[in-house]
Amino acid sequence: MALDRQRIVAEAVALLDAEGLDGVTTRKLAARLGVQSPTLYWHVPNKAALVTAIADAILGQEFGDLTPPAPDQPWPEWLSGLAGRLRRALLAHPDGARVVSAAQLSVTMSAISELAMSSLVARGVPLRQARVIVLTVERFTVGHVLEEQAPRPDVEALKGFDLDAFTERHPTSIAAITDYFQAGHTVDDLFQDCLDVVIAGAAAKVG
Amino acid sequence: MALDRQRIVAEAVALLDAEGLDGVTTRKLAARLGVQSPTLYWHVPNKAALVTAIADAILGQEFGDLTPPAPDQPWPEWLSGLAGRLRRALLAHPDGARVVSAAQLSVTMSAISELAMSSLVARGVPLRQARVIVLTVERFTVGHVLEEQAPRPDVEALKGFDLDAFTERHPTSIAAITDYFQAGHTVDDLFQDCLDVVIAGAAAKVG
DNA sequence: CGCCTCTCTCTATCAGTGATAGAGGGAATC
DNA sequence: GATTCCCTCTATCACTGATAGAGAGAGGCG
Repeated sequence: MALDRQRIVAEAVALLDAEGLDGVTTRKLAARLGVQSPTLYWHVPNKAALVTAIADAILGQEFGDLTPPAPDQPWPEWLSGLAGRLRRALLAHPDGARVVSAAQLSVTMSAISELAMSSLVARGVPLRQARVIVLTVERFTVGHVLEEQAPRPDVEALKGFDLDAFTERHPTSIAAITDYFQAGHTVDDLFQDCLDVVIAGAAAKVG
Repeated sequence: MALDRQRIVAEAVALLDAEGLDGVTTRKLAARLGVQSPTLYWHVPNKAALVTAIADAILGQEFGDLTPPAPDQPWPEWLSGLAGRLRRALLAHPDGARVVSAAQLSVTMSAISELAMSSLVARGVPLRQARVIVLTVERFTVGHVLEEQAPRPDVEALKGFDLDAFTERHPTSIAAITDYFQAGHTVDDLFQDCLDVVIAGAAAKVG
């Protein structure tokens, strides 16, 4: 099978899935493709470009079809769904949020922003507000998933960790977490609850 | 001068300021401290712990004094100020947002969350909502500054970049950016505008 | 005093990283 | 048949985080 940029990126995503972002090295990637690592540099200028390409591939999987809101759908609802899909895209691969946040000028991300801003403008939202709202939603979503995908602290770091002392110092945080999950809520609910705050703010600012 | 953890971290922050996160290597750091690199490993278990310590130092510089809202200050206003200070802390050093987002369990960040949640609860905000609101504000802020500090795409990546084609494909985005800055607004204004959306949503959800 | 232990720093080294220089094979073109 | 261009190779570079293990020096203690 011929080696080309597309096959490299596809295999890079597979490697990301298998080993996470830190496992995506030029050597491992080359080995999977049955090739020596310098060969990759003929197709891809450097690793940063590879990461950007991976980010685009990840986003492309979820946003292959970019559709504006249906005529009868309110924009806050549509925008909320868009953010949900963005989160799903990021969660679909290990370190997805890190990959996308490390990407330099992802064309797919740009397309998402453009569609979102123009859709809001088409609904009568002033241009400036449309931009502010879309950026807010996007950056919140990436920030949120980044935290969701943060690695559990390793055992070394937990060695000197005193849970009782932490609970004593952070009673409200601990109570809030306990309360939230005891009520049967999931991490998906938490994202949705946070997103609802942002969307409510957007609707309030416009309306 | 004796070498101890505190001095290592202080010098690591100085190195971060000089060369960015990618420039913070154990060898460069050791050289600055007049020591060989393995020596650092007697004081710090590994690099991840070092990064976490740097994050705490960065946050500690801005949040040395953690004060709850004044009795007459509405919580949305106070929370907005807190987010502004968080942003200032992150912007005060190159890659500040990357450092903090890479940190594993920063005690300063935990303290900020605890203070914020408990302050909201003290104002009558239900525990569950207080957590949702604080997490939303924090994650938005980190996500936002992460984007603000993203490196300008290198020349290599811009070689095949066609600005005209981009403008054609993303008319709304380009118009929005042009419009925003032509109106005399700055990146600080943009953050504040976005933050206002989040805070407005928080106030709306509670009120 | 002599010894010993504990703290800290050292040298030497490992496996692995992104990246470049430059040789060369093989197919297409002149 | 010669040449050119595309693509992959070998060899190597400078550098990374990390570990093993030697040893210097200070302090306590018989």
